[in-house]
Amino acid sequence: MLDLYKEQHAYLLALDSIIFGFDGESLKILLVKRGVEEQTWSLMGGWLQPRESLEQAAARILFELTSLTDVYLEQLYTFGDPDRDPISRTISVAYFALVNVADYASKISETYQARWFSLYDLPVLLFDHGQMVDLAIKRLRYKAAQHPIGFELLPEKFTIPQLKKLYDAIYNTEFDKRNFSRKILSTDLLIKLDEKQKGFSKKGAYYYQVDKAKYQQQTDSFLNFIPNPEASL
Amino acid sequence: MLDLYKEQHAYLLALDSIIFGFDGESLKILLVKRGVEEQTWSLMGGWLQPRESLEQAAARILFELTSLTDVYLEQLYTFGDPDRDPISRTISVAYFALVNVADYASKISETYQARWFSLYDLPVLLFDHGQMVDLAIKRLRYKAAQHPIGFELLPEKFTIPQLKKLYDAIYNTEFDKRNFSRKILSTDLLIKLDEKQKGFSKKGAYYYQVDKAKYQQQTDSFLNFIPNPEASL
DNA sequence: ACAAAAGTGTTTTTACTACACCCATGT
DNA sequence: ACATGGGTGTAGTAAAAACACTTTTGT
Repeated sequence: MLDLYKEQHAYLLALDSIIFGFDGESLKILLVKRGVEEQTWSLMGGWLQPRESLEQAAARILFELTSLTDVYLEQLYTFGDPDRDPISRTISVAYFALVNVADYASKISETYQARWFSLYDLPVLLFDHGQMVDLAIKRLRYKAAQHPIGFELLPEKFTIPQLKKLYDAIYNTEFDKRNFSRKILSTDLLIKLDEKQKGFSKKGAYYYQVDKAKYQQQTDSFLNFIPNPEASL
Repeated sequence: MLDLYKEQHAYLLALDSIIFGFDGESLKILLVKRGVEEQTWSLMGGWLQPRESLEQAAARILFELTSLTDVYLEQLYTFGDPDRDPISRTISVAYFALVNVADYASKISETYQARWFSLYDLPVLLFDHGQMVDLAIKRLRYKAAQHPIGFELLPEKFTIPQLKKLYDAIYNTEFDKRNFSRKILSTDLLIKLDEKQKGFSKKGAYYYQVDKAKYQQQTDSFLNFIPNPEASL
């Protein structure tokens, strides 16, 4: 190794994930009680292993807790204040994840004490995890506004009223159902099924599912998206 | 230190900055030839020191090259693929910076071989720095679309036509000057000065400056949507 | 028959786009 | 007096917001 590299300090590298879930009524975050401070709630986290990419590590750690794969995961921000972790200097790359609470429920690991918390009733969190959560909420709002990312939080089949409730929860507001459904359907990303939801309302709402191909395409093109500049300057 | 921490691997932590500048005509990126591979152009970068925050480190490294302080700096993304740096595994936190080329010119460090490159004529870059640049351009476009961030790239006093040229350069397009100035002025962030620019055009364009107080306020509220937590910490 | 939620259409308001002429000044 | 870039206004169009009634079905 070159000298240039040899003299440098090395740092512990952690990954912490803000795991969002939606239970049909409100937005939740999954927190755990872990090793260091058994008293304090914290984000699910773990250490980077030598041959992993950051994203692989975040996915692995999420899997350890939830046994879920193919979860929506996005890098949020990297936190590195010298004293953020009082035990040892650690750089933490925060990710946020969107999971479907129903999928999760069956698979939760018993190794961890984990619980869903409402966004509006969060406990005090370890280290700077509170900041991470605040930032994740902002990012989720930001992202969901431009992009139909919300599907990630719902089951495969869902109804428009369910989707509206999710968006209501994300933005802590109440959308007009007529405008909402017009807008969502205008993306042309939803496929209407013949089946109706039973049990919840008398009339029953039609189920929809995401057109995966189109959704994938939109996700990709979103990454290249150059906002029509005149429109949003 | 707790055992839990002791067994963990540690990693080298680098910071790399995409430094944008505007010379009145086109958008540029500042690149250097540095240590490891003297042949290859790369982003300006350096190592995290033990008592620095990430942002402090990025600012310090930027200062080493440009002698500029109070530069707009925003964390972009963290790159950590196991083989991104073939010499030794290194995690790199990328920042992007907006500097005013005129300020810079006088202060450039001779320690580095540095040169401004047009966005449309970039050389092959070291490691994954090309990816970092691509992402930075997207972020800049994205951000500038919603937010008058462009001011950061101009001198204190600037004219509307100058600002339009900057936005033309960012989006590689040509805005309609009537719509552009209406939109910019509607933000109510610009203060018109009595002075006119001389020498460039016959009529001369009025100088404007940013209303710092309002700009600060807007920046703060804008950060409710954008990944730049430092401001909200 | 009625309660509860689902579904749909129209009007108003607002924001964006496109476009053309006069102005001030240096040569 | 003319050439160069600076500055402004208006009409047409498209998107967003506001708003209320009818439909379905389980009880």
